[in-house]
Amino acid sequence: MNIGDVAALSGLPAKTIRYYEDIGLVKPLRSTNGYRTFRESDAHKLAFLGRSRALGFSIEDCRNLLALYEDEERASAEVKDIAEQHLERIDDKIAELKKMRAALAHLVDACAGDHRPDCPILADLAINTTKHRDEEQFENTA
Amino acid sequence: MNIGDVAALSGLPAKTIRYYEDIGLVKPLRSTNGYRTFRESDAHKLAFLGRSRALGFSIEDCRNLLALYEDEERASAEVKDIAEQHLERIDDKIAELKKMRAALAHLVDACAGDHRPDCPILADLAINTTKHRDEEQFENTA
DNA sequence: GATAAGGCTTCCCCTTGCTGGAAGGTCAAC
DNA sequence: GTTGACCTTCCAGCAAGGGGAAGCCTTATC
Repeated sequence: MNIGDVAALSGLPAKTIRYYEDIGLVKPLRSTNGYRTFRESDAHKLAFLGRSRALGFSIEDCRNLLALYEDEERASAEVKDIAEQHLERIDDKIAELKKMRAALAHLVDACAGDHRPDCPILADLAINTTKHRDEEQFENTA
Repeated sequence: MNIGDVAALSGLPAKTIRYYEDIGLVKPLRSTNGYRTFRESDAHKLAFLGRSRALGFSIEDCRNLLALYEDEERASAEVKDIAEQHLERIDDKIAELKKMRAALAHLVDACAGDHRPDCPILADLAINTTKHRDEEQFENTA
């Protein structure tokens, strides 16, 4: 099948599929007119990649997972290891976002959000900065 | 002061500060030897930017926040609006990561992680392809 | 004065994972 | 024979900088 067919099947944009070929994740055949020709196995791989990416795995993780997927002799421990590391990265990211969220939510709550200029959000972002004290300062040339 | 000094003060790498000048966030002077010369106000802006970025605001958000910060006539509502939109994006991201996390944790738990090749993680990643191929299974597993 | 260390400059490429567009070849239909 | 939908390649670019080269500038020490 052509790239449009496999794009529809896998749910991936054609551009993405070409990119995946570029970086060696899939290796479709070529027909005489130069068009890529995808086998069933290619379609499976692409769907596999789509699912892996949807779980947030990096391209390199996907490459490794795909290799394990195709290796009938793999040890499930190898797969689990990749997944656990990814899980950890996700947890780190969630923790970081939650910290941001907490700080930001606090500021948003404190801000009146009206026509007046007083704003605790800006005040917090400006902590340690002496406001506009330097406006009249002469140039400190080196 | 030179870029190294303001880098130490603001906690931002010199590279980042040059980049911020490139995109017009700060406009340091130049001394005769070609070195950038930062005023107090530049240092304040950079610290402001560092804190805004630490809260996850995009560069464009930062640009707008900085403009509001310098505008004595601003309405706090404008600031709050930017912050609230950002809060929403953070929440979306957290929700997405949590969904990933849940799916992944479930798979990791199900995987023995031993020397055997049987792996529920790979099985799941391959599910859409196999489903499409042989089993037209009902995926309505609640 | 010479030299070495460190700071500063610009320049361009690299990253991640694609996405868009231009310029053009191919194919099926009318 | 001419649309129009596909397909091809290559080039550019996004966020938000990071790395490192090649080359000035400054300061300290001998």
